[in-house]
Amino acid sequence: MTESNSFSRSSDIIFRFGLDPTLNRILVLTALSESDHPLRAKDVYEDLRQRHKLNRVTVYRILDLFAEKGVVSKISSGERSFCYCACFGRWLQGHCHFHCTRCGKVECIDKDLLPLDEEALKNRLSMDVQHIELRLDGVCTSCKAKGTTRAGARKPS
Amino acid sequence: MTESNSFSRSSDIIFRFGLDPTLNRILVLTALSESDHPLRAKDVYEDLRQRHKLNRVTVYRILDLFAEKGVVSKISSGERSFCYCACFGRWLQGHCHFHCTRCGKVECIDKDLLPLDEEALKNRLSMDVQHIELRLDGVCTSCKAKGTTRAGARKPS
DNA sequence: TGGGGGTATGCAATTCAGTTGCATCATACA
DNA sequence: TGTATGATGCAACTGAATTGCATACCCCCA
Repeated sequence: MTESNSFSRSSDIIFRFGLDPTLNRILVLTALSESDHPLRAKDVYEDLRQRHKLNRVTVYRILDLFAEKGVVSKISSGERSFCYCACFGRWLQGHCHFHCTRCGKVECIDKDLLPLDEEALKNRLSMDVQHIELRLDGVCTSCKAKGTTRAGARKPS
Repeated sequence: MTESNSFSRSSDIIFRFGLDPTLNRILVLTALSESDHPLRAKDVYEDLRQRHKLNRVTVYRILDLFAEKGVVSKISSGERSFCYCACFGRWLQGHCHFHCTRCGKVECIDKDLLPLDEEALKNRLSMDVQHIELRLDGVCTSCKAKGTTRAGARKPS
C-alpha cells in the first residue's frame, strides 16, 4: 500500500468508528497500521515527531481514545508499558502476541496458531469477559540466532 | 493452614528454590501464598509493614528474585502495575487470571476452565516460548452484582 | 576473638510511563 | 459577530519501579 493510500484508509477507518479524522489521529493510526508489530505510545510519538510537530500527551490521548472505541487494541507488552495494535478486528478471532524478553519487541501471532476456544472459556465463567489477552514471552528467532552464535560452536575467525 | 505452618512452609519453599530464607523473604512469600488472589508489590508492602518494619525497595527486590527463580509468577495486572502469584507450579499447567476492569482485582482461574493446548501452541512457533500469560478482562461477579443494583429495577426504598 | 568477603537490606534520588489541569486554538453553529 | 465544543499544547504531577550507594548481618577462617 502506498503512503497516501494508507493515509486515506486510516482517515476512513477513523471516520467509520464515529470519530473526527483529525490530522494527528490519522497520523497515529497510519503509523500503527504500517507497522508489522504493535507499538508503544513512545514509539508512535518518536516516529511521528520526526515529520510532524505534535505533543506527547496528544499521542497518549489519541491512543486511549482509539482503544476505547475499538479502533486499536491496547495490550500489555510484558514490560512496564502498553502496546497498541491496529490489526483491525483480528482479536476476538484469536489473534495474540509474542514478547521477546531479550529485545523487548512485541509481534502479532496469527489466530490459526491459537488452539484456544474462546467461547467455551467465556461460557464456563461466572464473570463477564470482555476481552481476552494471550501473550507469549520468550526469545524471538532473531535473538535466538544471535544467542546461538554468541555461545555456540562456530565463532567468527 | 495456621499462620505458623504457612510461615514454615514458605521458609521451606524458599530454601528448596536455592535461596536463603530470610525473614523478609518468608514474610513476602507467606503474604502471597495466604492471599486467594495475586497481589501487587504495593499490596504486599502495605500488608507487611503493618506488622514488620521493612523497606518498599526490599519488597520489589524480593518479588523480582522470586519471579526470576520461579518461586512466584509475575503477571501483568491489566493496569500499570504487575501482580505476583504464588500458586506454586500451577502455571505451565494452564492456570490463568481474570482482571476486573471496575475494581481492579485480579483473580486466579483454574486450569480446567482453560481449553488451551499449550504444547501445540509452542510446537507451532519458531520462537522459544518460555512463558504463556492468559488474562481475561471484564467485570467480576461482585461488581456485576453491584452494577445491576445501581442500574436495575429494584431500589432500596 | 577478630577480620574479610559476600549477601541482604535501608534510604534517597531518579527514571519511566502515563495522567491531570488548565490555557489556547480551530471549527461549527446560532 | 458571539459562543459552544472538541482537539491540542504545555507544565506539572503521580505512581510504579529502579538505581546507587551506605550499612548491617552472617559465615568462614586465621
